[in-house]
Parts: sequence; C-alpha cells; structure tokens
Amino acid sequence: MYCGAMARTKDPAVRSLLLDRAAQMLRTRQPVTLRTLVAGTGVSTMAVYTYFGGMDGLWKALRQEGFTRLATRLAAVKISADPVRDLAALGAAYLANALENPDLYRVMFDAGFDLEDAGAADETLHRLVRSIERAKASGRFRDEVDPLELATQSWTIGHGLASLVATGPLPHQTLAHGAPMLTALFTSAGDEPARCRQSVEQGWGRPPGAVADRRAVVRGDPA
Amino acid sequence: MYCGAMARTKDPAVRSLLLDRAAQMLRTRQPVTLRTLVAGTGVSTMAVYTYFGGMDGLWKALRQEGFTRLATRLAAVKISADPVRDLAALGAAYLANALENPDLYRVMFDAGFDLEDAGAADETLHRLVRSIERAKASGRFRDEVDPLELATQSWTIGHGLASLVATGPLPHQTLAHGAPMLTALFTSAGDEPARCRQSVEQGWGRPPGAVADRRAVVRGDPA
DNA sequence: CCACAATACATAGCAACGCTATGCTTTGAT
DNA sequence: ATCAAAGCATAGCGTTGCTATGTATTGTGG
Repeated sequence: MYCGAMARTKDPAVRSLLLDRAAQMLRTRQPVTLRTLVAGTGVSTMAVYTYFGGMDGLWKALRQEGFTRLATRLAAVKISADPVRDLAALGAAYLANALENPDLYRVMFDAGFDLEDAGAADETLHRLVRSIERAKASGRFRDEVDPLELATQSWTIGHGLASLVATGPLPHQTLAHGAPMLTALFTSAGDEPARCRQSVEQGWGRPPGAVADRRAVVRGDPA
Repeated sequence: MYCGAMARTKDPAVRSLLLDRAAQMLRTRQPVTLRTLVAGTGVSTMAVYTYFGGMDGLWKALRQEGFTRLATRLAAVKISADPVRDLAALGAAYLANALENPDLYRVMFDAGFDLEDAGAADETLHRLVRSIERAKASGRFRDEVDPLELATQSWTIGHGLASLVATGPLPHQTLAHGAPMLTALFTSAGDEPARCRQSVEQGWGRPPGAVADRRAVVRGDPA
C-alpha cells in the first residue's frame, strides 16, 4: 500500500495576515465580510476556507486572538508583595484591554464564547484565583473564602463594567466605579477596609481609560 | 388650498404580530431574517418597511420591547418597608427577566442599545435610585452615598452576571453570587453587615433561575 | 530522478440576504 | 363622488457566505 503524499504547505503568514486585517477592520469599524476581507490582500476568498473553514471559523479565531491579547496584557501585570493590590491591577488591566479593543472584546463574548483552545480563558481566570490564594495565605482574606467563587465575582464586576461601557450605555468615566466596587467585594472577603481601599486604589491606578467622554449617561444625547 | 388627504391607516395589530413573531423566533433560536419573519403571516416583506423602516428598525423595536418587558417585571416588585430588601428584589427581578428571555436580553445590549424612547431604560435605573434614596432616608446608607452612583454599581453587578450567564461562559448556578455581591456593595454603602445580608437574602430569594445546569464552568464541556 | 497524489488556491456560480422600485388597492377628507 | 395619499404585494438589484470546478504546486515513494 502507499502512504499519502504531501503537497503545498499552508503558509502561516497568510493566516495571520487575514487575522490582523480582520482585527484592524474591526477597529476601524469597516464591515468585515468575506470579500472585503480578502480585497487587496492578493489572496482569494478560498483562503478563508482553507485556513478557517469559513467565516464562522474566522470569528472563532478572532475570539481566540482576543483572549490571547488579554492573557498577554494580564501577564504584563507585575506581581507585588500586596496581593490585593495585584487583584485590582489585574482588574484594571482587564478593563484597559477591553477598552483598547472594544470591538474585539465584543466579538469575544457574543456567540457564546466557544473556543478551540480554552487555555487562554482558563489562564485568565486562574491568574485571579492565584492572587486570591496569596491574599488568603497572607491573612488578608478569610479562610472560608472560596478562591474560584471570589475570582468569578471579581470577573463579573470587570465584565459588567467593560460590557456596559464598551457597548454604549455607560460613559467611560464610569470605569472609576471599579475601585470602590472591588474594595467592597474584597472587604466582604475579610480584608480590613482602610487597608483594602489603599491597596485597591494603588492597583487600580488612574481609571484605565481616563479620557474625556463622548456619551451622556443613560438617556444618551442624540448625537 | 387643500390639506393632504388621508389614506389607509396602519394596523397596529400587524406591528405587534411581527414583533411577537420575531421575539418567538428569537426564543426558539430560528434565524430572524426579513423573509423568514414574514413567511406564513400573510403579510409581505414590505410590511417590515412600512412599520419599522427596515430590519434595523425591527431590531430597535425589539430592544424597546425588551426594555418594556423589563420595566413591567420590575414594576411587579412590591415595595416593602425594607429598602435594602427591595434593592435585592429588583436585582433578582432583573436577572430573572434576563434569563427568561436570554436572546431578547442579548439583543437589548448589542448595537449600543440605541432606543427611540429611552424612557423605559431610564425608569429602570431610576427605580433603583429611588430605593437607594429610601435606604438613605431610613439611615441604612451613609449620607455621602450618591444614589445614582450606587444604582449604577448595582446595575453593573446585575448586568455582569446576566451577561456572563446568558451568553454562555458561566453556569446558571453562578446567579447565586448575586446575593453576596450585593451584600458587599450595600455594606460598603454603610449598611450594617448582618442586617444587610438578611435583607438581601430575603429580597434575592431563591436564585432567579435555580435550575439544574447544562454547562461546565469555564472550560466548557465540548457538548 | 521523476511521476504521482494530495494539498493550496483562483474562478465562477448558487441560494439567501436586506433593500428599493413599481404598480395595484384601499381609504378618508373634500 | 373624487382623488391624492398611504398600505402593501411583486419583482428585481447588489451583496452576502459558501461550494463546485479547474489549475498550480510540492513532498515523497518507486
């Protein structure tokens, strides 16, 4: 019998070319369609199918890319001696990432967030879990605190904020609420209030996207 | 001179027929397209244009409908003598509504949530504000508490939870986190911890969608 | 060394999408 | 009763994602 023979090898450069272009089109708010995506790249529409199996696959890969960027961003947060500060810093990094690429962030969470490789998403949450465990070890949080539960709650706050700001309803300045909310949460986990606030504000820093805003609160000026 | 002559009047029944059908198709996860929407209704595709000005208008009306349902749901929450309990009850109602119509909820928040009539959305937030003011008046919250800020923070928690559960990543049981999170927030606003927990748990009741779950935590079983 | 089989990719065409142009029908004010 | 304006059905346009087909390319077995 004969073994199969190999043929042309897929060029990974084409894959990232399409992915980058899609991300950039998303950023500049151009509609990302099969034809507009490949237009000007020299490759044909079929490339999308050989590399991603279709547009759905492209979106999935784009979500993956979003989580990879997020993971990179969180990995850049330097771990300090103060685990509560670190938690706030991770939250701030999460929000900063979401607001630097709001469209990519939106893509990450619609379609039910199914990924090929959930490693990046897992790592994201696990990083929080580890900081919470350190906070417990240093006596800042109570022993009964379940790290995964508290991590999920922190994530909920971060995502709620990111989602409401990135999709429209709330103005950017609302991001400042992150600090008091995290302080409330961590205090309820056992941290001493004054010290907690100090740690959180230190880790949170200036609100992630502290810029002048363009949108009114809820009623939304009909701009 | 002559005034313009009137003609056939728009039939509001057709409008709600289309709206209801769209909501039902959303619920049963059938794709809502111009043609599938009008198929079987007897009306033609043009009806969508006369009543909504196009598919965009239909989605906008659908968002409106979502906010109306939410407002109705919140209005059904009975105000008690305990404003903190009421706040938790409003949060629970918010989540219950989001999880009864998850697809409608998703529609409400993508596309930047632009509405013709923001009254319903405003009313939603204002209901929280009023309860917070009552909590301040009865001495449960500190005087320095800004009702709108605290309302926004409560909303952020509710939306974060609803969004993460409705769009996939978190299992339904996560909704139970709502109570401790709100307790943490309201305690930080000045409420006495033990009493706060009692009030919140009373208002929150059984977690809104307390049912067996179908999805694993984050890694998501590849079902 | 070379022929072959498997893969990459361009081209063209398909069904379905949202939308608009057109004309018929209905209606209410004059 | 009349007639302009509005509702609405039909048909067709451009674009969407996708697939079928043909061509070019390349690693490997004989």
